Amino acid sequence: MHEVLAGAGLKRGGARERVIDLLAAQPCALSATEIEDALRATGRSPGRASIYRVLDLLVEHDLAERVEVGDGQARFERQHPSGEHHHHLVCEGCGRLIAFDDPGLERAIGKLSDRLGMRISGHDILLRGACERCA
Amino acid sequence: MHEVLAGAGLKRGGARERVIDLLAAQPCALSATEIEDALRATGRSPGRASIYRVLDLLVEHDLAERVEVGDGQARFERQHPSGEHHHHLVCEGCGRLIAFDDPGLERAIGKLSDRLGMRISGHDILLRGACERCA
DNA sequence: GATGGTAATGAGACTCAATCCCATCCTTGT
DNA sequence: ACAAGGATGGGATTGAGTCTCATTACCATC
Repeated sequence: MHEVLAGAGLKRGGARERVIDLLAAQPCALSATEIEDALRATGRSPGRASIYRVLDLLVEHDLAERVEVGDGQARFERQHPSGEHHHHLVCEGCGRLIAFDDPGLERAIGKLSDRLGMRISGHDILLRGACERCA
Repeated sequence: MHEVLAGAGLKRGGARERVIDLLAAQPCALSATEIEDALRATGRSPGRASIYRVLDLLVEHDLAERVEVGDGQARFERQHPSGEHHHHLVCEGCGRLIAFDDPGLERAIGKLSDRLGMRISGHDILLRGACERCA
């Protein structure tokens, strides 16, 4: 990830480094606050402003994806370079986020895009339900 | 809409009356703040707390739908009694919300629900793109 | 039409994620 | 090593949404 940013003419910096490394090691999306807490626990949390700056930067360069669950705070997740993306299911019982992908859904959106005759540049899909633990 | 709430054993009240009437007259989703401003312009805005209470109540009774566009504020839209629901496309140019529905998409989600083997109780879909004006 | 139990309302304090500002520090090309 | 400009951090600020609680309005009942 660092290389992509360097290629865009950006300088390195400790805050960016730490946020990126943390995000790269996560199995699932983290909120800015969770990132701040996790980094504070290591002893060196960047300023809040830097965290948000880094996250915006990553989203801009398609290195991370913003996931909004409707609880009033944005979560961020590493975006895999392969380009394939996935969506999330929020468990209404425990709040857990579960990732999934579905070609059928993507196909349906492709067709829909044609039908509407509008250029669609992206889509967010969020399912609500019960995870196996809570069902 | 009033009848449904009355049937649920709720009493009437001026605040509810005004929020419901405003929402029923809207072509598109409004945020709580927009509702407050619009009502204040008429000279009698309910308290903020009442507005949020009424909106929650409407959503609970399926009389309104919460739409989140990712700008950090929820919007609310009258839900038609027929039960059919629609989704939204946000224009990245002007921010306009455009409603659409698509059976293919609903079908894809139904199949997906089967494949995942989880009970899915709802879904939010948001497309991003350019509206005809902005394209 | 008066009464009382209960829901509805409103004002404002409060929470908390996110943004803004700006002085200072650090990276990088030369 | 140096300077220019991007990166950083702390702290103040914003703004949507929540909470509390005293007061008011609704309505079934008498």
